[in-house]
Amino acid sequence: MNTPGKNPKKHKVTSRDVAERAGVSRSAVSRSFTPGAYVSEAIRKKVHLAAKELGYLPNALARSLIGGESSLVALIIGPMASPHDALVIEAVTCKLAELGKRVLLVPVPATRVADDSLLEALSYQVEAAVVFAGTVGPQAAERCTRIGTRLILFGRIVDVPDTCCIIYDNIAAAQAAGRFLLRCGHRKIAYIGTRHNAFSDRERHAGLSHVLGEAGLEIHAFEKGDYGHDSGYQAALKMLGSIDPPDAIFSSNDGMALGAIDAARTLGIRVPDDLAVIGIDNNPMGDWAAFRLTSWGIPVDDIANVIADEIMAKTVSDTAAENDDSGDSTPPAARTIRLPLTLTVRDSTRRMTL
Amino acid sequence: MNTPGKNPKKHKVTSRDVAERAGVSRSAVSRSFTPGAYVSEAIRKKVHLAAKELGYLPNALARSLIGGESSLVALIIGPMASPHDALVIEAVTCKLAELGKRVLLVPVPATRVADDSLLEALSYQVEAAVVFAGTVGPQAAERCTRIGTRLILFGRIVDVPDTCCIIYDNIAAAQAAGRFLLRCGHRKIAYIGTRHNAFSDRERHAGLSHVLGEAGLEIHAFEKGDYGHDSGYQAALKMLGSIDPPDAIFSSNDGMALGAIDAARTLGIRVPDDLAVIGIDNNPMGDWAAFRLTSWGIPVDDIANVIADEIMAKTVSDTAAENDDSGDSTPPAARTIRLPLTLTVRDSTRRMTL
DNA sequence: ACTTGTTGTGCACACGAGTGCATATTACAG
DNA sequence: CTGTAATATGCACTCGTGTGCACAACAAGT
Repeated sequence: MNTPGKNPKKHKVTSRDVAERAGVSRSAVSRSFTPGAYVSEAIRKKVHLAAKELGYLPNALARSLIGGESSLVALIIGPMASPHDALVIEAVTCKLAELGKRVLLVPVPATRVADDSLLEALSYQVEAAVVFAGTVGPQAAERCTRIGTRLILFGRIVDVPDTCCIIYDNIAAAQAAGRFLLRCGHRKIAYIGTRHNAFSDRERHAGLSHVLGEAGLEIHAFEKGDYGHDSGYQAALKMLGSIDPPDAIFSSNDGMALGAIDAARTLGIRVPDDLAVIGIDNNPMGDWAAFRLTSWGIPVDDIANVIADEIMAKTVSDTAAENDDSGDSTPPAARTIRLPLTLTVRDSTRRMTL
Repeated sequence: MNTPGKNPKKHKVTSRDVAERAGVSRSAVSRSFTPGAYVSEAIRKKVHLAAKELGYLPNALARSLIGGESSLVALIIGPMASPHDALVIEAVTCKLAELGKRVLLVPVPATRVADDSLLEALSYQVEAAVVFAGTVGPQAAERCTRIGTRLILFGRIVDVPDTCCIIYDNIAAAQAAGRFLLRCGHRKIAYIGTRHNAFSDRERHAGLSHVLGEAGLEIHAFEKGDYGHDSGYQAALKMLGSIDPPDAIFSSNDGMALGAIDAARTLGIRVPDDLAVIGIDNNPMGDWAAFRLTSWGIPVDDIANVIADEIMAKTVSDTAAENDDSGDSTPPAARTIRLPLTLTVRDSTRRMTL
């Protein structure tokens, strides 16, 4: 109707188009879409009508250019994210969506160094970045701090100011798992860790080792996997096929624990009678009839909430810092949040012998 | 060194800062970071040095504002994405990263209507959107077309020009699955579908029904789930507990098929002797020792490649359309790509009786 | 030495939207 | 009817970057 001859094929409709159609200035259009702005109800209605007719959609990129608020949060994920990671990512994404944030998904390449991925995210002006995979160097982390982008590490540690590290309370969980297995009567307790030399993994290993040491024992066998089912399967096959097989396996995550159960199944070893298995994550799969895995974990929604709180806290401290310009009142130090894990006992461990 | 008194705390370093530091104009900086641009090697080096010292990172948002290329691709995902979807999303993300694209992850709310999520993505100037969950209305789809954003639907159909629908070859797979089960000697073949009335599901139901009809049979039992393990478990429990239980179950996806196997396990029903189970997706979990699920599927990398090809094809046709302005030479119609599935026979079905 | 040509650099505008400030418009009181 | 206040609107600048165009600098040719 407006320009009948010229078919508006590829032309993106901008606020200028809406202004023209509504017979007002571009400013009025902008104000009509800004909640607290100064516009008469009449114009606002006219503008909204015109916008609807033209199919106008504000350009979020341009908006964030001026306002400085991109509403973007980067999630740095690994190419081999475990099924549990997928659940956490999903939960975080939904939570952030509720809070009006958008998620930029950035994979870390096979090099397992997240620094480049992080910079890539930074170029998109993300307000925060959550690292689920790969290692991040101090200089890259510090860069985030300087720009004011909140950096959150999940399951790994970097000691840089204004960085938040969220990890499971690995030591406590590993110790408790060890004591639990000891109370069940096990003495030959094996551990399946990861070959990526991850921080969490070292803590879990140390925790288990410590508790066994108190009982005059040590870790009976030690294999490394890659968090996947198959690697747990292979590790357990190797252990169980040895001359002196373990009678309990503590696995660094559920995926490998399920693999261990499957390995026992393949070898005809009964779980939990001949072999106990404990995992970490409390993945839904552990509840399946085929496994009934005893596991330490925390609901993914709780994890998502903690992460989301940390992201939003950043925004708050940002505005707070704008309000009081009293220098560096509280230099936000590196903070470590340890998530407490609870034990869900199922059928992959036998009842405690009192 | 430049402004010693003023600590550059929150100040984001822009191309202007780099220009000042290197003693050149801002244009020179921009050109130094543009591959084909017209700069002397001397200046380029000076600029890159200054940029490195200052930690300059080009603002991708501002860049896409002028260039029109945001390099963003939206993935619209459901809150209850199946583990298989997670694998596909991961594969697509990695593939797109290789191709220089960034992924915006947008969840569809519980309403299961993806239109709003789609618009949200559109406001971020995404070059393409891939819908994995929820329904998308024709008007929202057409809107994508008008802006020039490629819309790709996975596992669902919308008949709008310039839209690409990628679906499994459900009918062929369901028919082949039916014939396979018949040849194995089964006559009481049940189907577990989904209660979301999904397009794929209807095709699978129809395909199975057709083949059984040819043999003078019909679907022995029909239950609906939500793609999750537990819903398959419940559905199978109900079927297997009935007066006339099925001797084979064809499930609309692997997750529910695994649930069915677990249900049989709980009831003490032997698989495959007393019950055959076939799934769709050929999820890695199906290969685990606990299940050994026979399943129809296609490698996730193949899926990712098809999706990525479709996205990149859009970019090509875009530039092509710029080259020849000969009107609407080839109006890109709605296209449907049917991915062929292949059967992986494992131990959840018995050997064919010749 | 003057012209012609080549190469590199900077000015100024563009993208799309938000917002301070000045002004046009209206309402109201005196 | 006039002066003042209050309210609504538009102009013009801003964000950070890419790029066409004009021009400067310099090399080479006659």
